[in-house]
Amino acid sequence: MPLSKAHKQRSKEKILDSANRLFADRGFNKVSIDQLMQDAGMTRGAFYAHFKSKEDLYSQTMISAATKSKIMNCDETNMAFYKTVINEYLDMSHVKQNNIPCGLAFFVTDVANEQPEVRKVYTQLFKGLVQMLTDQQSENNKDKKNKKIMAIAAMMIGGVAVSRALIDDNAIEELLESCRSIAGELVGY
Amino acid sequence: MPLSKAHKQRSKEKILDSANRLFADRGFNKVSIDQLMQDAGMTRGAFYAHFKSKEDLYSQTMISAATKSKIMNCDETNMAFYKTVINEYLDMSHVKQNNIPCGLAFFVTDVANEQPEVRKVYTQLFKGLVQMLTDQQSENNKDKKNKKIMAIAAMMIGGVAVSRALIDDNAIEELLESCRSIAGELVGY
DNA sequence: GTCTATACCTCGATAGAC
DNA sequence: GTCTATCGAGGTATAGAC
Repeated sequence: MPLSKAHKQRSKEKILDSANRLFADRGFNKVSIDQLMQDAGMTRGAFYAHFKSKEDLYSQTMISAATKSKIMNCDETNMAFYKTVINEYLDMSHVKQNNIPCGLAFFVTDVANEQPEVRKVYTQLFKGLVQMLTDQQSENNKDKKNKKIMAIAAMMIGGVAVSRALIDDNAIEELLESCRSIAGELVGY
Repeated sequence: MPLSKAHKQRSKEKILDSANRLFADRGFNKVSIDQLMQDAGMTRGAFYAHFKSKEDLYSQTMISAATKSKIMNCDETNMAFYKTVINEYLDMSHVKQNNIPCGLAFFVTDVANEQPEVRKVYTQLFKGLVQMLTDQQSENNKDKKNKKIMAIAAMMIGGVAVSRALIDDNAIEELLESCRSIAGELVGY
């Protein structure tokens, strides 16, 4: 038996991973705590040893996903950075995936209908994405470029979110390709 | 007492209007049929005289909203059309409004988590928006412009959807202004 | 920390009176 | 068409044993 503190942390990670997958697949409101804990290999009562409420879980799940996401850990720079981020984000495999997807796109409406605490977290994560995109830009004409960055962020999130609502795979591919193409053009490659 | 057919139609319209407002405010899953019918001035039992299930209501609500929306009834042409649509859509009053907003933005995640029938309706409405934007473009270089149109649609929907999740009004204004500015640039005014 | 058991509530949907 | 009454299912959260 490991130290109880490490044990607890591992249990919590398992819950968060399950939450990410199930929330991405069904949305916040269609996953019960019972289903979540079964998926994580525990029972319902244990949930409250880690989270004070389901709403608390929403916040922590989004934070956990953001720190693990591929896009937040891209180690390229300049144009290669933009190219990689844009192409991997606006991709069918991201849309269809429910493992650790981008919560900004997958949970956008769910968050809008939640309490301020959850929306604060979303706001922080969105600002983090914008900051990350901003960091790679060159120095000249920053004001104009900041507008482009924000518009690209909206396009990326919107492109993925809409794709997930569409039922026609051809339409999804066309939408994603359009967003990739125009986003690349805006960023200048 | 009016003809029962007209009476029924008026009741249904009231239910659909309430549904639009409440769904926009709270999301599909946080509005019960009981609350909906109370808002519409009827009781729960009457619901099933108009809709075969709650899922059926989702579809009909989105269709009803689309036909009534300002954006779908814009009677301007060419650049004036784009200017009006982009500026009115990507506006704080649209984000904060919950009267008859654009379901493509307000319900995007809710729809993604619903059954195929609802997603089919969403897909049709999205294609309708794209078609409407396409109709106003000039003839030359259509292929490139189609990509722009789809990217703009994603940016508009994403911009509004993300804005609704953010809790910081300054950030929302900055995001909306960025999207308006870049969308206008893409469309060429 | 995790388990079982349970309190208490709200949901979607149906049945039958008017 | 709309009402009231009610069913069965499933929700969050808590209490207490281990």
